[in-house]
Amino acid sequence: MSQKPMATQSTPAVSLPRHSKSNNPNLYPLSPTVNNDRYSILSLINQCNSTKQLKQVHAQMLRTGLFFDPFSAGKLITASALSPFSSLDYARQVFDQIPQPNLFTWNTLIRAYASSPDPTQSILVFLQLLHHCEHFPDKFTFPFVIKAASELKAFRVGRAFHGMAIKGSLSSDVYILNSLVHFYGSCGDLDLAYAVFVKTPQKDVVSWNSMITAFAQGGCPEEALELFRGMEKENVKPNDVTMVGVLSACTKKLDLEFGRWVCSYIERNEINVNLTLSNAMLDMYMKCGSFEDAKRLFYKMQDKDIFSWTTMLDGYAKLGEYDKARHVFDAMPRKDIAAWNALISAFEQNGKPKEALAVFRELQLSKDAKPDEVTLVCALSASAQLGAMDLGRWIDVYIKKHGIKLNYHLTTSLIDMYAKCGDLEKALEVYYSVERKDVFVWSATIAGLAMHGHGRAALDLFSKMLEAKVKPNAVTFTNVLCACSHKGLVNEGQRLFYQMEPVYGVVPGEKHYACMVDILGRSGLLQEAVKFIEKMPILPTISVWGALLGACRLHGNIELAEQACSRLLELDPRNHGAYVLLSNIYAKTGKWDRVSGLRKIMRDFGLKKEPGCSSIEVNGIVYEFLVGDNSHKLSKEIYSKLDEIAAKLKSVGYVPNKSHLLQLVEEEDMKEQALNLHSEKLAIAYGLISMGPSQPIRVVKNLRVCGDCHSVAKLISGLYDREILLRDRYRFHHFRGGNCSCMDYW
DNA sequence: TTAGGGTTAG
Repeated sequence: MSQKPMATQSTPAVSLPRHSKSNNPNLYPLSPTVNNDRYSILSLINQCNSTKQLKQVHAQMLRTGLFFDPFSAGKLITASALSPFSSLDYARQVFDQIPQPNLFTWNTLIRAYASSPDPTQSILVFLQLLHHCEHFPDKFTFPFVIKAASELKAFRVGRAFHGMAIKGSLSSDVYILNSLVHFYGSCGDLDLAYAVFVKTPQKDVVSWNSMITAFAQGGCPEEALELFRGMEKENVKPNDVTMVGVLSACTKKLDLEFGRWVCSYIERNEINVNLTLSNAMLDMYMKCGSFEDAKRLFYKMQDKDIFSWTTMLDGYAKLGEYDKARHVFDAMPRKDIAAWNALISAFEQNGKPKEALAVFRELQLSKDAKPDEVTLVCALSASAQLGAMDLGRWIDVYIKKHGIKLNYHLTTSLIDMYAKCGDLEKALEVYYSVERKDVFVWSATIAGLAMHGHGRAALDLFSKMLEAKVKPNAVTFTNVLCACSHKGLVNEGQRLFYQMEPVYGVVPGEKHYACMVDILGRSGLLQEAVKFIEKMPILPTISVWGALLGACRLHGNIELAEQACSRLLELDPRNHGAYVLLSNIYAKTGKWDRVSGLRKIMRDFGLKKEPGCSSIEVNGIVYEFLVGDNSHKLSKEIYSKLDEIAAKLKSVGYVPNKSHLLQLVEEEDMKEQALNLHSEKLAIAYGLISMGPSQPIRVVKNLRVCGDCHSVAKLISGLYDREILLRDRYRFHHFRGGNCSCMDYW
């Protein structure tokens, strides 16, 4: 950063004096010829449409000495910093050559930097101005520099500017006040924004717009709409920007009816519909669920920009219409990273991690855009879902190599990825590396400990979080209760549950109730679980009945299981999981007639058990195995390994658990189960033949692990002296030396 | 003698 005044060394030698001798500081003493040239050169600046032309004029100005006339230099700076072909670097060079820039010139540079990709420069130039300019910043300076603070969400910096504006007696300027409303709004301090707004003596349309937008963006759409009505009462005519803010509020409220009314209001009041407003309408229709309106508008729009395209793409993707989303994506004239992210995140958030990662790989090969934080969060989450640790690790390295700053979101995703891929140590390493942790970072780590069966450690971490004065949220409590449930910590679970609302102000939701039913039911307190459900202030959901049903399976309570199952099916008649669970309970207790009865019902309804699938990552490639799968190219070796395992198990006296063998509903499953070919066994066998002896075998199963496979995995870990990490739908099982970390409580 | 504030995806 250069200091003012300087850089005159780079100025070509000119014979004119450098300091004004005139009484008017804005007027430089010019020779009559130069004075004549001035107007022609200044009009030349206005005609420039490239930096090259501007440089020619610049040279001419240096030759004639006109460059040292502050007014003319100001014109040159404006053209170089703000014109459509502007180059801020060049503007900066020009600025550094000006011996004594006037306030206008300073303001122009501050203004240009404020809306540049690097708004910090704006604030740095402002600080230089304070040091080097003889004038105090004026009513023009503050709006620009406050804008820079808004862009950076630099609350304390912006507050200081507010203070300086007051000291400079500028605090009644409506431009400054409007900037401040926007600034406080973008820092999320709606109270301060509103305080400035009400104190604005002569509000104009921008004052109202700033406040409406602040409310809409700040999670208070009701207030935004209320203010819009207030604006009408005060007879302030709304403009296109107002309507963008109002539509944004409708979108946040998911209020299609009001949104439609706003669109007709725009038409009735002949408000100028520019591209931004069209996009806001498009976004509203899409998010409020009127896809047809959105489509109609999109195809009617003459101009479309990247926002319009991305909104459509996102809409299709969120509806699960992946082909159409892809079609829009391919048709986009330009694809920025947001477009890629829309496609990747749609797959990632709809349980299609493989598809998400395929698009991620495509992005890496294309030259269109570079992954940003959002992309990496999605890719990490997809890796976590798949248990693809090699890819997850690669992303971690990518982040470090590209110097991408870890925000809370990325940190949370990294912790989650390592935990879900089975490397709890690494997850904790990331956790310890973060100096300041937000509630999501804490919660993700608690969840990691919980899913690995470290219930006590999870609760200890929860206490540490409270000591660090971080307020737990609903997610934290789900994770903490989950930790209690995996470890059978009934008393702790109950204590925390009943503290949620009175102590922490978190109203228990359906997930928390389901966790509590799980905690009580799993530990055998089935009657307590039923009483708990009866006393629930909200209607018991599918997951609540599912938890009770699961507990009944564990404790073989048929009567209660039937009740839970029928309540669950009332809510979701096509829930195949409920049928399978109930059928397993019947099988376990030998009620074969009922098993076949259920099987018939399922067939009549066209319900199929979700096929079990286990995956394992070897050398960065994720392999999936279904029951009795023989599609792998090493299938032969896998099956001979299984034979070898079976022989070894037999030699140590292992007898397959018949009840597990006969639990399954479908005939094909029965056949394959009899052959001992569950997907998790296939994946483990493949791990044994393809990975080095020191490498732990990490397997991810989409369903709950089967009881027989659990026993077999324990034995394998002892017989082969191998560490096996098996993640099922609910938790991790660490098999080592013939034991499992879950201590058979699962 | 130059000008300024508020605008929709992820």
